[in-house]
Amino acid sequence: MDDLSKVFESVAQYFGLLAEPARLRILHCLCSGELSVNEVVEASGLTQANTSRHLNLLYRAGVVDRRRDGTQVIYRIVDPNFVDLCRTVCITVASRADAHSPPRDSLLRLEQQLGEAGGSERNGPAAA
Amino acid sequence: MDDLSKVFESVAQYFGLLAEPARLRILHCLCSGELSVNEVVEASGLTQANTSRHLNLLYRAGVVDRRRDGTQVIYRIVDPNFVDLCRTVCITVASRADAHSPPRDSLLRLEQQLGEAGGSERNGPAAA
DNA sequence: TGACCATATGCGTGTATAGGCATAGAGTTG
DNA sequence: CAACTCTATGCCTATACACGCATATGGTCA
Repeated sequence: MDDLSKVFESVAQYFGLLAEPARLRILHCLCSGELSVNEVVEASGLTQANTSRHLNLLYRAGVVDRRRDGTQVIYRIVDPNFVDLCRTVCITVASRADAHSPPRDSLLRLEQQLGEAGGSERNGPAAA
Repeated sequence: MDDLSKVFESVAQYFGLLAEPARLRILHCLCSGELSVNEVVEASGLTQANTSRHLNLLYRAGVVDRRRDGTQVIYRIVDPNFVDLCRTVCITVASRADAHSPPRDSLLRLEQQLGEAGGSERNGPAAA
Protein backbone atom coordinates (compact mmCIF):
# COMPACT_ATOMS: atom_id res chain seq x y z
CA MET A 1 0.00 0.00 0.00
CA ASP A 2 1.46 3.34 -1.07
CA ASP A 3 1.45 6.61 0.82
CA LEU A 4 -1.59 7.98 -0.93
CA SER A 5 -3.57 4.95 0.08
CA LYS A 6 -2.66 5.59 3.68
CA VAL A 7 -3.80 9.15 3.35
CA PHE A 8 -7.14 8.12 1.90
CA GLU A 9 -7.47 5.58 4.65
CA SER A 10 -6.86 8.17 7.35
CA VAL A 11 -9.15 10.73 5.82
CA ALA A 12 -11.88 8.15 5.31
CA GLN A 13 -11.49 7.10 8.91
CA TYR A 14 -11.93 10.66 10.07
CA PHE A 15 -15.05 11.14 7.97
CA GLY A 16 -16.26 7.85 9.34
CA LEU A 17 -16.25 9.33 12.81
CA LEU A 18 -18.82 11.84 11.66
CA ALA A 19 -20.83 9.37 9.63
CA GLU A 20 -22.87 8.23 12.61
CA PRO A 21 -26.00 10.07 13.78
CA ALA A 22 -25.40 9.05 17.40
CA ARG A 23 -21.95 10.62 17.39
CA LEU A 24 -23.21 13.77 15.72
CA ARG A 25 -25.89 14.00 18.35
CA ILE A 26 -23.33 13.65 21.11
CA LEU A 27 -21.06 16.23 19.54
CA HIS A 28 -23.98 18.55 19.12
CA CYS A 29 -24.61 18.31 22.87
CA LEU A 30 -20.97 19.14 23.52
CA CYS A 31 -21.09 22.18 21.25
CA SER A 32 -22.70 24.23 23.98
CA GLY A 33 -20.02 23.33 26.49
CA GLU A 34 -18.33 20.50 28.31
CA LEU A 35 -20.49 17.77 29.82
CA SER A 36 -20.13 14.67 31.95
CA VAL A 37 -21.01 11.33 30.41
CA ASN A 38 -24.25 11.23 32.32
CA GLU A 39 -25.23 14.68 31.14
CA VAL A 40 -24.57 13.61 27.58
CA VAL A 41 -26.67 10.52 28.17
CA GLU A 42 -29.58 12.65 29.35
CA ALA A 43 -29.17 15.27 26.65
CA SER A 44 -28.78 12.79 23.82
CA GLY A 45 -31.24 10.13 24.87
CA LEU A 46 -28.72 7.40 24.13
CA THR A 47 -27.93 4.62 26.56
CA GLN A 48 -25.05 4.98 28.96
CA ALA A 49 -23.03 2.18 27.40
CA ASN A 50 -23.47 3.52 23.93
CA THR A 51 -22.64 7.06 24.92
CA SER A 52 -19.50 5.95 26.69
CA ARG A 53 -18.36 3.93 23.71
CA HIS A 54 -18.88 6.75 21.26
CA LEU A 55 -17.18 9.25 23.53
CA ASN A 56 -14.25 6.90 23.82
CA LEU A 57 -14.00 6.61 20.05
CA LEU A 58 -14.09 10.37 19.65
CA TYR A 59 -11.50 10.73 22.37
CA ARG A 60 -9.09 8.26 20.83
CA ALA A 61 -9.57 10.04 17.52
CA GLY A 62 -8.73 13.39 19.07
CA VAL A 63 -12.08 15.02 18.41
CA VAL A 64 -12.88 15.43 22.10
CA ASP A 65 -10.78 15.65 25.25
CA ARG A 66 -11.68 14.51 28.76
CA ARG A 67 -10.75 15.01 32.40
CA ARG A 68 -11.85 13.45 35.63
CA ASP A 69 -13.88 15.36 38.19
CA GLY A 70 -14.50 13.12 41.15
CA THR A 71 -16.33 10.08 39.91
CA GLN A 72 -17.35 11.82 36.74
CA VAL A 73 -15.54 12.22 33.46
CA ILE A 74 -16.02 15.50 31.65
CA TYR A 75 -15.77 15.63 27.87
CA ARG A 76 -15.33 18.60 25.59
CA ILE A 77 -14.70 19.20 21.90
CA VAL A 78 -11.13 20.04 20.99
CA ASP A 79 -10.86 19.34 17.29
CA PRO A 80 -10.63 22.84 15.82
CA ASN A 81 -12.03 21.66 12.50
CA PHE A 82 -15.07 19.80 13.67
CA VAL A 83 -17.37 22.77 13.80
CA ASP A 84 -16.29 23.96 10.38
CA LEU A 85 -16.89 20.55 8.88
CA CYS A 86 -20.34 20.30 10.34
CA ARG A 87 -21.30 23.76 9.26
CA THR A 88 -20.18 23.07 5.73
CA VAL A 89 -22.10 19.84 5.53
CA CYS A 90 -25.14 21.34 7.19
CA ILE A 91 -25.26 24.01 4.54
CA THR A 92 -24.98 21.36 1.85
CA VAL A 93 -27.72 19.28 3.39
CA ALA A 94 -29.89 22.30 3.98
CA SER A 95 -29.63 23.49 0.40
CA ARG A 96 -30.53 20.00 -0.71
CA ALA A 97 -33.45 19.77 1.66
CA ASP A 98 -34.69 23.01 0.18
CA ALA A 99 -35.06 21.33 -3.17
CA HIS A 100 -37.19 18.54 -1.75
CA SER A 101 -39.28 19.08 1.37
CA PRO A 102 -37.55 20.92 4.15
CA PRO A 103 -37.34 20.47 7.89
CA ARG A 104 -35.55 23.72 7.47
CA ASP A 105 -36.04 25.51 10.76
CA SER A 106 -34.08 22.98 12.73
CA LEU A 107 -31.32 23.12 10.17
CA LEU A 108 -31.04 26.84 10.54
CA ARG A 109 -31.15 26.53 14.29
CA LEU A 110 -28.47 23.89 14.25
CA GLU A 111 -26.37 25.97 11.96
CA GLN A 112 -26.70 28.94 14.25
CA GLN A 113 -25.61 26.92 17.23
CA LEU A 114 -22.66 25.57 15.37
CA GLY A 115 -21.81 29.07 14.28
CA GLU A 116 -21.92 30.42 17.80
CA ALA A 117 -19.94 27.56 19.19
CA GLY A 118 -17.20 27.95 16.63
CA GLY A 119 -17.19 31.67 16.14
CA SER A 120 -16.97 33.58 19.37
CA GLU A 121 -17.31 32.10 22.83
CA ARG A 122 -15.26 28.96 22.52
CA ASN A 123 -12.97 29.75 19.66
CA GLY A 124 -10.70 26.89 20.39
CA PRO A 125 -7.19 26.39 21.71
CA ALA A 126 -5.36 27.35 18.53
CA ALA A 127 -4.19 24.67 16.13
CA ALA A 128 -4.03 21.02 17.13
CA MET B 1 -38.18 10.70 14.90
CA ASP B 2 -37.95 14.47 15.34
CA ASP B 3 -36.50 16.99 12.94
CA LEU B 4 -33.09 17.10 14.53
CA SER B 5 -32.77 13.36 14.13
CA LYS B 6 -33.46 13.72 10.45
CA VAL B 7 -30.79 16.35 10.20
CA PHE B 8 -28.24 14.17 11.94
CA GLU B 9 -29.23 11.33 9.70
CA SER B 10 -28.69 13.40 6.57
CA VAL B 11 -25.43 14.85 7.72
CA ALA B 12 -24.15 11.45 8.78
CA GLN B 13 -25.12 10.08 5.41
CA TYR B 14 -23.16 12.78 3.67
CA PHE B 15 -20.08 12.16 5.77
CA GLY B 16 -20.57 8.49 5.07
CA LEU B 17 -20.05 9.17 1.40
CA LEU B 18 -16.57 10.41 2.18
CA ALA B 19 -15.82 7.68 4.69
CA GLU B 20 -14.65 5.25 2.04
CA PRO B 21 -11.07 5.21 0.69
CA ALA B 22 -12.23 4.00 -2.71
CA ARG B 23 -14.59 6.93 -3.12
CA LEU B 24 -11.96 9.40 -1.97
CA ARG B 25 -9.58 7.91 -4.48
CA ILE B 26 -12.14 8.32 -7.23
CA LEU B 27 -12.92 11.87 -6.22
CA HIS B 28 -9.23 12.63 -6.10
CA CYS B 29 -8.96 11.51 -9.71
CA LEU B 30 -11.85 13.77 -10.64
CA CYS B 31 -10.26 16.75 -8.90
CA SER B 32 -8.01 17.36 -11.88
CA GLY B 33 -10.91 17.37 -14.32
CA GLU B 34 -13.79 15.36 -15.69
CA LEU B 35 -13.18 11.73 -16.64
CA SER B 36 -14.99 8.84 -18.23
CA VAL B 37 -15.68 5.77 -16.13
CA ASN B 38 -12.93 3.89 -17.86
CA GLU B 39 -10.43 6.65 -17.22
CA VAL B 40 -11.34 6.62 -13.56
CA VAL B 41 -10.91 2.86 -13.55
CA GLU B 42 -7.40 3.19 -14.94
CA ALA B 43 -6.46 6.13 -12.75
CA SER B 44 -7.80 4.62 -9.56
CA GLY B 45 -6.88 0.99 -10.02
CA LEU B 46 -10.32 -0.11 -8.93
CA THR B 47 -12.39 -2.61 -10.88
CA GLN B 48 -14.90 -1.37 -13.43
CA ALA B 49 -17.90 -2.65 -11.51
CA ASN B 50 -16.75 -1.07 -8.30
CA THR B 51 -15.93 2.23 -9.89
CA SER B 52 -19.31 2.38 -11.57
CA ARG B 53 -21.10 1.62 -8.35
CA HIS B 54 -19.24 4.28 -6.38
CA LEU B 55 -19.70 6.86 -9.10
CA ASN B 56 -23.39 6.10 -9.10
CA LEU B 57 -23.59 6.59 -5.36
CA LEU B 58 -21.77 9.90 -5.60
CA TYR B 59 -24.05 10.93 -8.44
CA ARG B 60 -27.24 10.11 -6.60
CA ALA B 61 -25.85 12.03 -3.63
CA GLY B 62 -25.16 15.07 -5.77
CA VAL B 63 -21.40 15.09 -5.26
CA VAL B 64 -20.67 14.47 -8.93
CA ASP B 65 -22.57 15.06 -12.13
CA ARG B 66 -22.45 13.06 -15.38
CA ARG B 67 -23.23 13.29 -19.05
CA ARG B 68 -23.08 10.89 -21.94
CA ASP B 69 -20.53 11.21 -24.70
CA GLY B 70 -21.15 8.46 -27.22
CA THR B 71 -20.80 5.18 -25.41
CA GLN B 72 -18.96 6.78 -22.55
CA VAL B 73 -20.25 8.51 -19.45
CA ILE B 74 -18.26 11.47 -18.22
CA TYR B 75 -18.26 12.33 -14.55
CA ARG B 76 -17.20 15.51 -12.81
CA ILE B 77 -17.32 16.95 -9.31
CA VAL B 78 -20.07 19.47 -8.70
CA ASP B 79 -20.47 19.62 -4.96
CA PRO B 80 -19.01 23.04 -4.14
CA ASN B 81 -18.16 21.95 -0.60
CA PHE B 82 -16.36 18.75 -1.32
CA VAL B 83 -12.94 20.25 -1.85
CA ASP B 84 -13.23 22.39 1.27
CA LEU B 85 -14.20 19.39 3.35
CA CYS B 86 -11.30 17.35 2.12
CA ARG B 87 -8.82 20.11 2.62
CA THR B 88 -9.99 20.64 6.18
CA VAL B 89 -9.75 16.97 7.01
CA CYS B 90 -6.42 16.61 5.25
CA ILE B 91 -4.99 19.35 7.43
CA THR B 92 -6.35 17.62 10.50
CA VAL B 93 -4.93 14.30 9.46
CA ALA B 94 -1.63 15.87 8.48
CA SER B 95 -1.18 17.64 11.79
CA ARG B 96 -1.92 14.39 13.52
CA ALA B 97 0.50 12.46 11.36
CA ASP B 98 3.12 14.99 12.33
CA ALA B 99 2.83 13.96 15.94
CA HIS B 100 3.40 10.29 15.12
CA SER B 101 5.39 9.25 12.08
CA PRO B 102 4.54 11.12 8.94
CA PRO B 103 4.01 10.15 5.32
CA ARG B 104 3.93 13.88 5.09
CA ASP B 105 5.05 14.62 1.58
CA SER B 106 2.08 12.96 -0.03
CA LEU B 107 -0.20 14.80 2.34
CA LEU B 108 1.22 18.11 1.31
CA ARG B 109 1.05 17.12 -2.30
CA LEU B 110 -2.54 16.05 -1.97
CA GLU B 111 -3.36 19.21 -0.15
CA GLN B 112 -1.79 21.26 -2.90
CA GLN B 113 -3.79 19.48 -5.55
CA LEU B 114 -6.96 19.98 -3.62
CA GLY B 115 -6.04 23.60 -3.16
CA GLU B 116 -5.45 24.14 -6.85
CA ALA B 117 -8.61 22.32 -7.79
CA GLY B 118 -10.73 24.35 -5.40
CA GLY B 119 -8.95 27.66 -5.47
CA SER B 120 -8.42 28.95 -8.96
CA GLU B 121 -9.13 26.98 -12.10
CA ARG B 122 -12.39 25.36 -11.15
CA ASN B 123 -13.61 27.61 -8.37
CA GLY B 124 -17.13 26.39 -8.26
CA PRO B 125 -20.55 27.97 -8.77
CA ALA B 126 -20.50 30.31 -5.76
CA ALA B 127 -21.94 29.28 -2.42
CA ALA B 128 -24.78 26.77 -2.21
C1' DT C 1 -13.37 -1.52 54.51
C1' DG C 2 -17.87 -1.83 52.43
C1' DA C 3 -21.70 0.37 50.10
C1' DC C 4 -22.48 3.29 46.35
C1' DC C 5 -22.18 6.17 42.24
C1' DA C 6 -20.27 7.11 37.52
C1' DT C 7 -17.98 5.19 33.75
C1' DA C 8 -15.98 1.62 30.83
C1' DT C 9 -15.96 -2.91 28.55
C1' DG C 10 -16.77 -8.00 27.07
C1' DC C 11 -20.00 -10.66 24.46
C1' DG C 12 -23.59 -11.71 21.22
C1' DT C 13 -26.69 -10.22 17.49
C1' DG C 14 -28.50 -7.77 13.71
C1' DT C 15 -27.72 -4.81 9.88
C1' DA C 16 -25.35 -2.31 6.38
C1' DT C 17 -22.25 -2.29 2.71
C1' DA C 18 -17.88 -3.00 0.01
C1' DG C 19 -16.12 -5.87 -3.46
C1' DG C 20 -15.86 -9.94 -6.85
C1' DC C 21 -18.03 -12.35 -10.57
C1' DA C 22 -21.07 -12.75 -14.19
C1' DT C 23 -24.25 -10.50 -17.08
C1' DA C 24 -27.60 -7.10 -18.64
C1' DG C 25 -28.31 -2.56 -20.85
C1' DA C 26 -27.10 1.39 -23.83
C1' DG C 27 -24.83 3.25 -27.77
C1' DT C 28 -21.83 3.04 -31.91
C1' DT C 29 -20.04 1.24 -36.26
C1' DG C 30 -19.65 -2.11 -39.89
C1' DC D 1 -29.17 -6.32 -37.95
C1' DA D 2 -24.87 -8.08 -35.85
C1' DA D 3 -20.69 -7.39 -33.49
C1' DC D 4 -18.34 -4.57 -30.44
C1' DT D 5 -17.34 -1.21 -26.58
C1' DC D 6 -18.56 1.05 -22.51
C1' DT D 7 -21.28 1.23 -18.44
C1' DA D 8 -24.60 -0.47 -15.01
C1' DT D 9 -26.57 -4.05 -12.03
C1' DG D 10 -28.05 -8.58 -9.71
C1' DC D 11 -26.31 -12.07 -6.68
C1' DC D 12 -23.17 -13.64 -3.22
C1' DT D 13 -19.84 -13.41 0.61
C1' DA D 14 -17.06 -11.31 3.98
C1' DT D 15 -16.42 -7.72 7.05
C1' DA D 16 -17.29 -3.84 9.99
C1' DC D 17 -19.82 -1.81 13.41
C1' DA D 18 -23.77 -0.06 16.25
C1' DC D 19 -26.51 -1.44 19.96
C1' DG D 20 -28.35 -3.97 24.11
C1' DC D 21 -27.37 -6.51 28.15
C1' DA D 22 -24.68 -7.70 31.83
C1' DT D 23 -20.68 -6.74 34.41
C1' DA D 24 -16.09 -4.96 35.51
C1' DT D 25 -13.37 -0.87 36.88
C1' DG D 26 -12.43 3.42 39.18
C1' DG D 27 -13.42 6.87 42.54
C1' DT D 28 -16.06 8.75 46.76
C1' DC D 29 -18.13 8.76 51.25
C1' DA D 30 -19.92 6.82 55.65
